[in-house]
Amino acid sequence: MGHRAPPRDRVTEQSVREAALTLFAQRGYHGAALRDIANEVGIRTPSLYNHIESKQELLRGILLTTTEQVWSDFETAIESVSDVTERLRRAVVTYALRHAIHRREALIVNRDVESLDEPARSEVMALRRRHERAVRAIIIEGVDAGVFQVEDPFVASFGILEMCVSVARWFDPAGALSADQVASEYAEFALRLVGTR
Amino acid sequence: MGHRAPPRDRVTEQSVREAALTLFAQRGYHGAALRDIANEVGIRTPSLYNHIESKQELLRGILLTTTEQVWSDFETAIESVSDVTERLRRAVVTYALRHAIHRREALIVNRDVESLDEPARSEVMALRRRHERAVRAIIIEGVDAGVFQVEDPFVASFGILEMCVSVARWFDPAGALSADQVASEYAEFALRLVGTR
DNA sequence: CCTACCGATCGGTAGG
DNA sequence: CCTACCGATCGGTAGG
Repeated sequence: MGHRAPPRDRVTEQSVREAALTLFAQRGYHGAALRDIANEVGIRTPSLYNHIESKQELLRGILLTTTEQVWSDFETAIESVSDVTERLRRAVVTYALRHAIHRREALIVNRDVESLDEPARSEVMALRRRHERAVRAIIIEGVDAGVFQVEDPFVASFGILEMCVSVARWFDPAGALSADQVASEYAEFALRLVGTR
Repeated sequence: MGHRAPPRDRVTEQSVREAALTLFAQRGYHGAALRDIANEVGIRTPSLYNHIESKQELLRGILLTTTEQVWSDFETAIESVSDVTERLRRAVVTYALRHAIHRREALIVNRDVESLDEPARSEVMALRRRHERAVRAIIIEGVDAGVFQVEDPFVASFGILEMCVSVARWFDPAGALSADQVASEYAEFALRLVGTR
């Protein structure tokens, strides 16, 4: 505890970012010290600066990369799919799957976005809002087509999206269910939630 | 910014805890300094100790009180209700309503429980698990009775509960929807999710 | 990659 | 309720 790890593997930018990911997810940005990250990879704090710019830049890298991938995954998942139910199903499978597979990134995005300095914070929040609106647009499309029945697409979209987000909080990759199984169950939940089936 | 507030009202234990609630929710336990809390109520840091024991005790008070109330609210909500669908409906209304009304407390519970020292952390987590299991038991009861259709009660219980938790992240008390409206919409979502309706 | 060290800030205490 | 101050720790730099 608190001690330096043996210099197991070669220290690289990648291994530093990996350690930061784990520690930020575990203790939060403010709760994880650079010293802890250095210990984790087996070097002293100042040596981290051979691999990274600053603690803030570590956070920025994680949050920007993650939210950009959420958006591009979404676009890929629904492109050239016209059926609105299938669009929603794919959007939910993709989003839930991401939160099962990239649990640490998801936890950090949802916990530490307020620790991110401007202008990156606004970029991250704009990307998230774009995704939210796009999912909401699918729900509205389904309601207009008479396929979905929801009282308020705003509430329904948050219900569905935040349900997916929280997969990161309970999913256990060593557990009985695979990420794919959980994602498809969540898609089923979402379709029931909007009144299909 | 960062300056001391004018000594508006009398400083009391209650006003200190109120300021801590707001700041912990905004910035997280590690991100909020006692100095910020002192500034918020218009005194110097050492004077806080006339009202509280320590920063850690502030966190403990928030988390223990909140999780105890979650459990007692749940018990009150479902006692003497025999119909399983109605039991689930009440459990969800109660839990969602709490997360709309006590948003700050909910955010802190879900973000900073790992910053809580033992033995309080284990107490909080035990109380949460008890609530989770009780809600899961309702779902299993409904499945056994043939009223609910869910593939996996474990996944369904997390889907429902975490959906409610996240109300704290988006609900706006000044928005178009009241806490009661959101809570009853969420109850409808939950009942659809388990395959009724 | 290291040691040595920086100013700033942290939670908290002494003493009134 | 305050000022004065504590040791510890923070992110980060200098210089090799």
